[in-house]
Amino acid sequence: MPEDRLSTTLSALADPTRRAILARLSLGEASVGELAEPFEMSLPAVSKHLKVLERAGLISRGREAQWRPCRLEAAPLRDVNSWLDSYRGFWEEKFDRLDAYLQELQKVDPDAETN
Amino acid sequence: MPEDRLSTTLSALADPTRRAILARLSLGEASVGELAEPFEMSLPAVSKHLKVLERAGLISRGREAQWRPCRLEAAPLRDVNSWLDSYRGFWEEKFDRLDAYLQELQKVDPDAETN
DNA sequence: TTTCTAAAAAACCTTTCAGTTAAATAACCT
DNA sequence: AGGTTATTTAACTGAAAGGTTTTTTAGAAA
Repeated sequence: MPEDRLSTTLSALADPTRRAILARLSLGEASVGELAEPFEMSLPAVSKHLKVLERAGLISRGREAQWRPCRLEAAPLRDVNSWLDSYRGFWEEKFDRLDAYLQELQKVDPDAETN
Repeated sequence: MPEDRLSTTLSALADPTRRAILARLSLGEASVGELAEPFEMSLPAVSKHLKVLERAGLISRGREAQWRPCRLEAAPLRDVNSWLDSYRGFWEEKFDRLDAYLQELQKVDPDAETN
């Protein structure tokens, strides 16, 4: 199973704990212990989540004494965005149709739904 | 386990088969059989993938005789985009830094890497 | 050297996931 | 009714995910 990069990235992102970790890292580097602190799970569990994020390239790690500071990496997020971009037209069009529909409703019956 | 919506959406997207199905649907409605055709897996397997996409709200299904046409739904993709948006600044900044660095390299040694 | 702290690895368990084949539904077509 | 077509459901399997506790590793500090 040669799992493709985008799948690896998306499945890494499909976990609230991991997304919370990324959110924390968007504020700056942090050690494993610091990252684990807000969660009720064990430290090894957090360590595993970090490994998943690292395999996906979403974070990288340094070495500083006995700490291994983590930092957010931009590339995979940019890749998700590029993939998503090909659907942007689609959802914008949907939005436009909805908008037009609502405008049409107003024209036909200006007082409807105006509570 | 009250799985949150974004996690459900992302894990639905974290599969190449399911993304291929969405790509096909971005071209227009299709039946289960039509969607299954390009894949080497069994029809029930595709049916399961569709169920995952449906649970995530990424597709919806109609009824037309013995066919159940699927169509792409925009909302969850828009939601992923919104979430991603909060990181956009981050990766753009990274890109800018890289760009600045490359410009700096050129200034210092205009002939370097110009093969 | 011993001891403390930060983190990772190992071993294990339970649940979920992605696929299979075989059987059941449902709607159409004689 | 009986048969064909489209799709879902059921029952099963193997592998991966996400957690646990216990054991190692690695460096700092004594």
